[in-house]
Amino acid sequence: MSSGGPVDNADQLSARLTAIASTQRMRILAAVAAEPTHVSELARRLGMSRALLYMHLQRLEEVGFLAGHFELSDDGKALKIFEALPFVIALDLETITAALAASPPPQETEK
Amino acid sequence: MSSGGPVDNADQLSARLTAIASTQRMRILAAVAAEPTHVSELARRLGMSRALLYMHLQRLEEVGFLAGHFELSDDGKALKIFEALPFVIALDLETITAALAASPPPQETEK
DNA sequence: TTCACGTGTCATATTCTTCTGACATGTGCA
DNA sequence: TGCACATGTCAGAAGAATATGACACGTGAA
Repeated sequence: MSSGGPVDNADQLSARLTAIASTQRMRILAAVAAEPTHVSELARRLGMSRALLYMHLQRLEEVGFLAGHFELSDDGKALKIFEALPFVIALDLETITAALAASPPPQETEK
Repeated sequence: MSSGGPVDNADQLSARLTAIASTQRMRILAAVAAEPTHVSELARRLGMSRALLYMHLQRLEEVGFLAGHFELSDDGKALKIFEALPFVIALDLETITAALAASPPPQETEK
């Protein structure tokens, strides 16, 4: 599960938030959540190049917001279909403090 | 209140998430949450230049994670003190879909 | 064989964020 | 007067994210 639990460290949390903090990627995620879609079709619907879409998809997949798998179309083409994974992230001061506490200290430049 | 309610549009949500998605800014926010601090002192504690810190503080203040005000120190210096504002952001597929729905459509290239 | 459609990747722009090192300004105190 | 410490801002370097267009490859159908 990708729930953003209390064990995330700051870097992980940051990675997930950065991934979701882009309207471009929000749109991708929403589109795929509404209906699992293969890459080329998705690129057409969202009006962006495949190369770019791949970058975004990878970013979203890396942090567990969506997952891709292969499927054969009716006419035998291998399609890479992405689908959204459910998640919940509760974000507040505590979460952030906890995430920092669970992180390798950012080198205390001990003079 | 800066609760990240259901009326946020995608750009606002994105702005808040981007602001909080930086470990650097997380650290600033956590430090200020632990204890309201003036800028120079904060820069010293976090080991970063004031110029840079200002940039981060501004970013955090813009989206309502913290607020600054002036205060006179014992020896009469004007200090700009920042303090953290409480917030809760609940992030899931619904939130994002709603945010996108509440947004000006990203130019539907109507051929 | 050629076309249409799919996958995946690369080198290259372009643009945005982050960061540094100055500078100008003001106040209290020795 | 000069030092220590504060605020605020700017130009420009350095680095990271975003975006494009072209390439290589594979498969089914006309």
